[in-house]
Amino acid sequence: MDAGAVPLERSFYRRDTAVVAQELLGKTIVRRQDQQVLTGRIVETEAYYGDKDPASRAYRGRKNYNSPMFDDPGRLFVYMVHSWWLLNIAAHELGEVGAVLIRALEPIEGIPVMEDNRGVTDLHNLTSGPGKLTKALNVTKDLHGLDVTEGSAELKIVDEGPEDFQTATSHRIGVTRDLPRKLRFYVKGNRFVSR
DNA sequence: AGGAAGATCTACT
DNA sequence: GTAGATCTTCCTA
Repeated sequence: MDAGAVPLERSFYRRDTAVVAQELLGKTIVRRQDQQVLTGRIVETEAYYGDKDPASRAYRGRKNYNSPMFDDPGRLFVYMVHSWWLLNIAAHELGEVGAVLIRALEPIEGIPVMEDNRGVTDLHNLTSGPGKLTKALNVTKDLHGLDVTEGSAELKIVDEGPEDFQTATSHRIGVTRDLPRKLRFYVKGNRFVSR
């Protein structure tokens, strides 16, 4: 993977949140950590909306910490649950509110560095969950608000990966008050999906 | 100022 | 299958 690869442009994220969540499957996350390049394929995502979505962090309106969900798409929204950072990308149509949670990756490059970040060596346990992948890629609040459409960004998303794969949907995981719509998307049969 | 909840993970059984 | 760790944000006083 070329570290200078061109990221997806902002117009990609300026669409309905669930559409973006589905189309992010198969794309590649490129993370620069010092001189190393860590890459992984997105194999599982979830869509979260605004004031109509009780499970969303934006449900109770704009706050300081969730402001990227309200602002221009293509920026990172990073927040913590039970001492694990969770990685989201703001994605919504103009005037709407929403973000896509990255739930699982298939590790491609820089696996030894990810193992070091995680403190585990089992490949299938490295990035197969939303809290696991942030630790593997060294994602913390430092990246909150980062514009992933910038070619020079420390973390970006590029349009590289397989074209030919099947996707499936289900209800979101760990959500107590879910919407009737199925808002989780994953690559069918991929071993790195969280469950 | 303090308590409770949560889009999780690991380590048990 | 379930308990416990651990921390940020929110809610109430």
